Amino acid sequence: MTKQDKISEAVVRRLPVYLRYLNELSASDILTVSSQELGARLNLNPAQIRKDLAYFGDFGRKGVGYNVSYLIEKIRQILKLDRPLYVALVGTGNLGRALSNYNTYLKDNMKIVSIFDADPSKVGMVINNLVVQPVEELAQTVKEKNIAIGIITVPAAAAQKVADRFVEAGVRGILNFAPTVLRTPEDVRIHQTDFTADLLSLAYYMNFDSEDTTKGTLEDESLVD
Amino acid sequence: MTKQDKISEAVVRRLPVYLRYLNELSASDILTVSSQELGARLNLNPAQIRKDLAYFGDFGRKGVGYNVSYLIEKIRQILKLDRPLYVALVGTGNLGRALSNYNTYLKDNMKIVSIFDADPSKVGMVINNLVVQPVEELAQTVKEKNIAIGIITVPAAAAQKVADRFVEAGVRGILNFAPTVLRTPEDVRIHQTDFTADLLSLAYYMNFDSEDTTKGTLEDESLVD
DNA sequence: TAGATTGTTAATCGATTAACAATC
DNA sequence: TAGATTGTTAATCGATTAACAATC
Repeated sequence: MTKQDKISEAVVRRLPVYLRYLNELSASDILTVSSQELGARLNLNPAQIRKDLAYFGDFGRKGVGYNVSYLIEKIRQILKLDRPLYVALVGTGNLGRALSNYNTYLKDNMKIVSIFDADPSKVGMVINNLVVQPVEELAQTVKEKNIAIGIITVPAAAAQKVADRFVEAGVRGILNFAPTVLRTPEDVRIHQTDFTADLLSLAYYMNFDSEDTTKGTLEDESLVD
Repeated sequence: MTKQDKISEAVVRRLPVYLRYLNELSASDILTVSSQELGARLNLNPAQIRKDLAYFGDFGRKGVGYNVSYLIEKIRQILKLDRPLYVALVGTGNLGRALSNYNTYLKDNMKIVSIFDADPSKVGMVINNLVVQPVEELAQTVKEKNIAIGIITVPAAAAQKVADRFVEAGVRGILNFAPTVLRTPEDVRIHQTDFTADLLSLAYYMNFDSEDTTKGTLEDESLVD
């Protein structure tokens, strides 16, 4: 009973989280899992998990739960990870190198197949078995290698230009790590990994004992279970 | 007219984005900006921006807009970035090193003051003027240096243990880059930077032209038990 | 069977957007 | 003043949660 209405972004964002934990369960030879158990581990409401999955099909068995490996297979199909997906990365700083080595995507058929940098002194370097190419070659390589996704790990000031190159080259999605809001046509999907914002917004929730009430005694009390 | 009700997470998450762009405007000597202009640049609804800001005070002037430097000052106060905030980082892989060098926080009074690693061969290394310490020293250092926030850039398998150490040491917030859902007490705030999920969920939106209509019908049949 | 758990509808909760009086 | 834009209320939209019949 697949209902391909409009699946909300929030739902799609949770699917990889489910997938990741299901893979762990599978590695531990656990065959079946209930929405209750998934929710407990992932801090999610079990009803939400059932509803999320039900958008895509009847994957569970009443009274039993979900078959782990079957659900893995299904989520991989839904996310379109059951077929090769080629990725290009621009920016060979520490972050770019970190991502190049992240092999998580590999087992999901997602593969970084090209790395670029604007800095001539970086071109020719080998990272993760890939020779760094000049960014000028981006468009041609994207087309040749049928690259669908671009990752941007360049400084904020350079990010929009790189995004423009990706769009021009025909990429369908961009994962942007640069701390800036990119402007792109509607049909190119942008996911922003904004850890600067994550970190700064964390500060908001830090209540400093010293200025709130008396002094630091609060903390000692509230810490213990 | 500050109303300190309950500010939603979504609102708090947008404040650093505003701040970032306001800083850019300030650097370009732009003195005033309207919610209209902000929204156009940041892909947000102007009404939303006005509402977000109005939670914290009357920062704008009718008919004029917002004074850029005044708004910067106010947002920094709201986010509690107007005072020093000390951060510790665990994990000296490429990602950890990338973050150590990210100096964005510095100008916001946020400062990484200690770096740890569980691997003895990494201990003693100097990264960004900081000597890498053994993770066993975490609790003591956190207390000594009054560290409020922990950043985790270790492999997923090791992340929970590090989180436990941070919690035990009295940290108030954690930014977790490891692709796993951490379990912590309610009073410790967790922000998850989940770029694996960002990337995998991006795949969902890639519609492959070649299979769009007729070919894909297989999938609908192969569903139930 | 009896107990467990799904899939789904209805109820609730929360966040975004539209609209406009106030006013600079 | 006339035009512009805020702050805020009301309307809309969307997402989460509760509840339960169906059924394994």
